[in-house]
Amino acid sequence: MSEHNHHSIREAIHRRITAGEWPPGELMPAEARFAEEYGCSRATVNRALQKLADDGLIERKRRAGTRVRDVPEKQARLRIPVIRQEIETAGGVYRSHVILHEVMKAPDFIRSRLNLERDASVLHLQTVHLSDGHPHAYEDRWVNLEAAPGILDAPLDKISANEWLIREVPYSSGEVRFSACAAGPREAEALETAEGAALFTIERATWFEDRFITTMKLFYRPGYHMWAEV
Amino acid sequence: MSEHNHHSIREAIHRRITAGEWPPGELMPAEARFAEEYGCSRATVNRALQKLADDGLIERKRRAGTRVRDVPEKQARLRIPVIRQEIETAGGVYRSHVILHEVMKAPDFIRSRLNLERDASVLHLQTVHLSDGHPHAYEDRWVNLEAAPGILDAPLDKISANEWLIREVPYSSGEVRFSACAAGPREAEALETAEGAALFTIERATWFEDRFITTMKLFYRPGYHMWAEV
DNA sequence: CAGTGGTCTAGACCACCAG
DNA sequence: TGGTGGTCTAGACCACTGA
Repeated sequence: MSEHNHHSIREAIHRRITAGEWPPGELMPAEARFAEEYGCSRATVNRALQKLADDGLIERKRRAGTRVRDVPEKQARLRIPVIRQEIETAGGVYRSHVILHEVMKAPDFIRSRLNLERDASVLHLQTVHLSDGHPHAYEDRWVNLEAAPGILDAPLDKISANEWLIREVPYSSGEVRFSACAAGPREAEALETAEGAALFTIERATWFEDRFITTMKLFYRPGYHMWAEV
Repeated sequence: MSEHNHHSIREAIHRRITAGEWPPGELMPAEARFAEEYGCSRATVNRALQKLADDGLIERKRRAGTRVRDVPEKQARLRIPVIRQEIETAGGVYRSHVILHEVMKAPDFIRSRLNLERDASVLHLQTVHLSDGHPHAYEDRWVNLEAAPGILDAPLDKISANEWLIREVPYSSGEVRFSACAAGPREAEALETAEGAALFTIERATWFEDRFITTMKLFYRPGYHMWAEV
């Protein structure tokens, strides 16, 4: 057995890339070549190179070979928090307060965003998430009642809509948007901050096989930040 | 040959998870069992399950087997943009304007952040990034001159410090922080917006094997957002 | 057309750790 | 201590695509 595993080979090649052995755009050796050089099988080299490609350092194409990217595509893997966990991990006591719970015909802008038919019913929810009694985030959510009718019977005073949906409704994919916005009157009141304060916001939409489930906008208290390693 | 590849097997198992076949925390079948069921080799199943674990849907432990996570760890893979590319991809013409370029002894808060010795020299840079002549983002950057002395000779009017550093200085890791903040006088002037406007900000620090290279804070014009699939 | 990466297989050994 | 996942190997076939 060689002393090289796919980890060490990946690291070795990574070092050679950062050391500039292959300038950006230049062809790198083929997998078989590396396998020979490191005394391992081609599959092991393949695994190492696939990870480097996945991390955005190199580009690989059949027949065309492997090249170092001109500008490495920096990526961060963000863990999107479940608010209750986030608060409890930080040592706080979580509580939430539902300030609006209304079943209604979907307004147009939600109809188009959730791809709903005319006269579709939705649940409109507004919730304040509290840490040790202080506002942590304010959530404005719309739920497609066709996709998740059971939510009307959910004990939303005990479990947040987010957690209930994660548990009860299968989802397949979603999208997320991060931005900053100034607090409007409602956000300011809910978060006990001044109107116009700069709030970090997360918008999310999730669906299951072409059927939209829910869309949500979360306004965090001033000073909040998300962190990730790169 | 079976018609199953690791993609289709991953999707199949993913569907069975979302359908609730194995409640959270419950033991899933072993790799060998899946291999038998899908008529493929264990290695193929392994690859599918590793991806699901990587995506945060399941947890795997030797001997202990594979289990569905209680709350799936939602993750988003964010592509951190190189500003020039971001602007050009959107069809704009990129230009940048260096408004401060100063070599100085590192102030204390930077010394501690970059882990520098006393009397270390740093380069302080402030840059406005323009799209079609309009301010897109404002950057405040500190560079450790021990780690990247060559930057003093770099044509920073032609290539941004970020791109120069990516090209010329090997890095190994970094961290990134997303937040919202209110525009101060400098940010407001640079971005041609009002003081107090809500700005989306990205802070980054990068280093190479325990040696800090640079730290930077980027303030985006109001209305900017980052997007990702989940 | 030929050489690349993408993938699968069957078999093997090992590290880990719950029972 | 036995069963699990983690990993490697040697060989094979295929899809793609540049020359």
